[in-house]
Amino acid sequence: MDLTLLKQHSACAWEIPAQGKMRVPAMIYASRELVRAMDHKVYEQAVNVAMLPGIVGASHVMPDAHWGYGFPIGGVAAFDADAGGVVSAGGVGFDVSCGVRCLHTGLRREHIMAVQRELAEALFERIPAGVGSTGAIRLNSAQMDAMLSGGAKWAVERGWGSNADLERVEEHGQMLHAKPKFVSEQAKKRQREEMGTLGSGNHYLEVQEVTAVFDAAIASAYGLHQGDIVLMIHCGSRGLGHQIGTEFLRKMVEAAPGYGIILPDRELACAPIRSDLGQEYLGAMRAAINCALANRQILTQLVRDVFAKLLPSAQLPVLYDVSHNTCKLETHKVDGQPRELYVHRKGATRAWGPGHPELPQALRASGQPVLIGGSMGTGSYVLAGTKASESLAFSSACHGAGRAMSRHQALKTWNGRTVVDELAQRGILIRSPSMRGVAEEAPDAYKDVNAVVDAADAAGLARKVARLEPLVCIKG
DNA sequence: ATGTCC
Repeated sequence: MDLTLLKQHSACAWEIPAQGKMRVPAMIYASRELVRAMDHKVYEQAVNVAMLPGIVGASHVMPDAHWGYGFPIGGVAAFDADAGGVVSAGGVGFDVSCGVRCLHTGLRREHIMAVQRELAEALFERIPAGVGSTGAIRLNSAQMDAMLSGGAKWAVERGWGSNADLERVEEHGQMLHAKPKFVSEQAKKRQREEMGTLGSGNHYLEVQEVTAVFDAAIASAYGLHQGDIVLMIHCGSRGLGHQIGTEFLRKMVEAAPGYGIILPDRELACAPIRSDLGQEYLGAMRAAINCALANRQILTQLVRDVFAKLLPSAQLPVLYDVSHNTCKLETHKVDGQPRELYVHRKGATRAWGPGHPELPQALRASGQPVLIGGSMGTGSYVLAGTKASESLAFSSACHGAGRAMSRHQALKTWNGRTVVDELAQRGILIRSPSMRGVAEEAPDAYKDVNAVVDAADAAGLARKVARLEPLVCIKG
C-alpha cells in the first residue's frame, strides 16, 4: 500500500480521509512495515466499505488484514439501522462464526512430550478433519433446528461438555434471535453429517505450550503460566455457513438495485437492516453462529475423551471461545452517546475491555481474552481486550497472522511433506489428511504473527498477554 | 472458507 495516500495518526494508526463517495474515513491499525506490505486491494476495499449506507465512525482495518471478498479480511464496520444501515453477507464472510476456542489442560510440557506421538495419532484418529469430513453425529430435521437455535448450549444439553463451559463462550454459548426457518434445506443438508468436524483450510486443532508471558497479572487471571499446556480449536460453521453465505450473497446482489443501493463493487452486496432480506440474513447468520458454537463444543468433548484415555490427570476447562466472522447488534458510544449498531467483524475478533458486563466474573477485571491463531510454525497469542479499543474500533482486534501469500502461490512454493518434516525437526508434529493443504498453510505463507500482535498492542486494540507455540497440530 | 466448478 502506498503510504503517501495515508494520514498518519500514530505509529500504528493511519487514516484514509473521507473523499469522493466515502461517508466516513477508513482507519488502518498497523505498523509502517505491515501497512506497506498490504495489498493495494485492502485500501480499495476499506474505501468501498466506507461508502456503504448507514456506516458509523469509520471503516476499520486490523493489522492482519488482507484482500477478501468485498470487505477485507481483517475489516470492522458498524451500521445504524435507523440511518439506513445495511447488513452484508460479504462483510461477515463465508465461514460464518469461524473462531477459536482455548482449553486449559493443567499439564506441563513434559507430560505432552512423554506421549507426543501417541497424542498426535489419537487426536488425528478422533477428530474428523479435511474437506468434506463427516462425524459420527446425525441430526434429523427437528434436531437440526434445535442445534441452530441452541448453539453450544444445545450441545451441552445433549451431553457434549458441561454448563461451566458456556459462561466462557461469547453469547454464553447461545446466539439469540437465530431463525432456522431462514436457513435453506440445502444448507441444513450439507451440515447433517458435519457436526463435530474440523474442516479444512486454515482450520486446526493444536496442543500448545505457553512460551512467553507479557502481562503476568492478566495471564494469571486467565489461568496461564509459563510452561502451561493449552489446546486451541480453530474452526467454524462448515458447509452450512458456506451455503448460507453463498445463497444470501446472490440474493443481495439481485436485491440491491431495488433498495436503491448503488454498490461500488458488486461483492459488497448488502441489504438494509430494516428489510425482509436483511432480517432473513441476520436470522440465518445467527443460526450459523450457533452451528459454529455447537461444533466447537462437540469438538471440545472429543478432545476431552482423547485426553481421558491418554493423559487421565488432565482437566480441560474452557479458557474462552471467540468468533471472528460475525455481525452482531451491540451498544457502542459514538461521540459520547450510546448507539445500537450492527458491527460486522470479518477476520476480526470482538475484544471487550475490562469491566464489560458480558464477561464472566472471573475475567471481567482483566478484559476479554482475545485468541489469536497463528500459523503452524510460528505460534499463537492470547491478548486481552482494552478500554481503548472501544473508541478505536468498536472493541475489536485482529484474529490471526493473516495470509501473506495466496494458496496458489504457496502450492507452487512448498511441498507438504517437506513442511511436515521440517516442523517435525523443530519438535512440532503435524497430522493432516491433505499434504496439499499443509503446503497451502506453510508457515511462511503467513504474515509474521509477532509483528501483527505487536501492532495490535501498540495501536491499543488489545494487550499482549501470552505467546503459545505448538507441539501437536491436527490440520484440516 | 467450501461437497476446492451444478
